Amino acid sequence: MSRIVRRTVELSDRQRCMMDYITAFWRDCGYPPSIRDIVSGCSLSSTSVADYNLKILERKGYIRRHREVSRGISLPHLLSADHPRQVPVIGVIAAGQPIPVPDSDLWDATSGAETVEVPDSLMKGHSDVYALRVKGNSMTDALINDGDIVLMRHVNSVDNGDMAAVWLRDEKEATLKKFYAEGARVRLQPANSAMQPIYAPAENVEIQGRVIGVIRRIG
Amino acid sequence: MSRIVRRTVELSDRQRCMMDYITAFWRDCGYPPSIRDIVSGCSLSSTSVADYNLKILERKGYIRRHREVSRGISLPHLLSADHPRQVPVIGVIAAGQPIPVPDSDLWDATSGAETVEVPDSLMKGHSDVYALRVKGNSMTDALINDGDIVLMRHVNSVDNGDMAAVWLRDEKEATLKKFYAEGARVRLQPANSAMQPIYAPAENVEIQGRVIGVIRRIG
DNA sequence: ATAGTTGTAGAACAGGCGTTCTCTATGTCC
DNA sequence: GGACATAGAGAACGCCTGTTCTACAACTAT
Repeated sequence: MSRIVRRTVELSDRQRCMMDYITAFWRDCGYPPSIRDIVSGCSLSSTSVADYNLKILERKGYIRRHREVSRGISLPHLLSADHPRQVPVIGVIAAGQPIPVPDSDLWDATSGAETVEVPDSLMKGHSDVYALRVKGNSMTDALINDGDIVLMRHVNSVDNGDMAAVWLRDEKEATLKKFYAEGARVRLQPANSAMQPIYAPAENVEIQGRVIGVIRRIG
Repeated sequence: MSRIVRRTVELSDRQRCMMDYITAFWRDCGYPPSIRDIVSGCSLSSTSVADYNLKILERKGYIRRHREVSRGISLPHLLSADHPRQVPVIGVIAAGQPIPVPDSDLWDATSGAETVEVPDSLMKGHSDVYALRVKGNSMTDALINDGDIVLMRHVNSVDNGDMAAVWLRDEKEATLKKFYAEGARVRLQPANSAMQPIYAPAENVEIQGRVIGVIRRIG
């Protein structure tokens, strides 16, 4: 007769407490707890109890342990989801005002510049990403609102159809448009299909960067 | 005579190597490296060299160290930024189609539903947040594009001026508009000021949720 | 009752790991 | 040259920490 195997992923009170403690410790300290940290944090009586239950937590997939390594406890869901990238907001884009070009040495972690937290799904592994805050309503034809954050990649050239931040030399104006090279001239197509495109001579447009995302906070 | 103090935040090659190694180690292993890990990873000759440069890295704000704690190295920018919340994408919003109401028990971490990673700055600590994927171009008057992710809070009532997802009973249509109660009728104002508002009797509109953010991925 | 499983206790071991002390080499400023 | 700050090398100390071994109680199946 076959036996019914309880294949539970439920946790005992003690294991739940340990998971909570590990998560909290990580959040508060920035590094994993040792077994003895867990012992005192969860009022356990012995390191062997902690080890015993940690083995169970690992078997159930709640944690990952690394043998013979002090504090070798990692949380898979923090590991798999890439950490959010802090992206610098290096300036403001608005009609009639220039965009400061990102100085690659200035906007690292230590710089005091404002940053926004960006989901990795928007970054796709690229590191040369910066952000601009949109001022004014001049971008509504690109479905971009006052106060939005636009995510940019610093590129020198773009493909046809890419949304890009372009600087119009003569007009001294920056705008976000879809870019199409058409021989000697450039067609700048608003994202909103109801709007008409702008045409400009190629030497009048300067690519500032390619738009890879928009983040809008409301209320 | 006063001395000119070089207050540099620049790193030597060795320190840059160590930062890169620490970051990579963390990403790969899920826990911090020990000093001796860094020694071998960066081909240093002694633990004292690692310690010496780690002290500098801490003084410059690149890392945080915790005394007498093994692997007590944490990265401030990973610590300060709250971990991104995984928000469930519970459905699609498009003209002429209903929005499924979020079932609070279904969309926790264990549910297999699609989720998006959302910066905490958009959530502001709220937990009753879900997301909808926008299908079609019917929302362009709200500056929302096909494929965008709209972040919603599950509320039963909204204040005047809030952007909300509203369900129009008679028209059997969902749309995103600014909401204004005007006596027995409701004015639904597109976010785009160039567009005209819609008026509807109050009993014909049903609040599905309040929009708190928009995320758009491009290219 | 006996054997097996699960959960808990306590202690000891051995290597991991941060710290620190001494020594050396290289510049810089006067 | 001499004083001083910076940077690195090597080794030793001693606590930290994961692991493991033994023992014990409670429960279950046969």
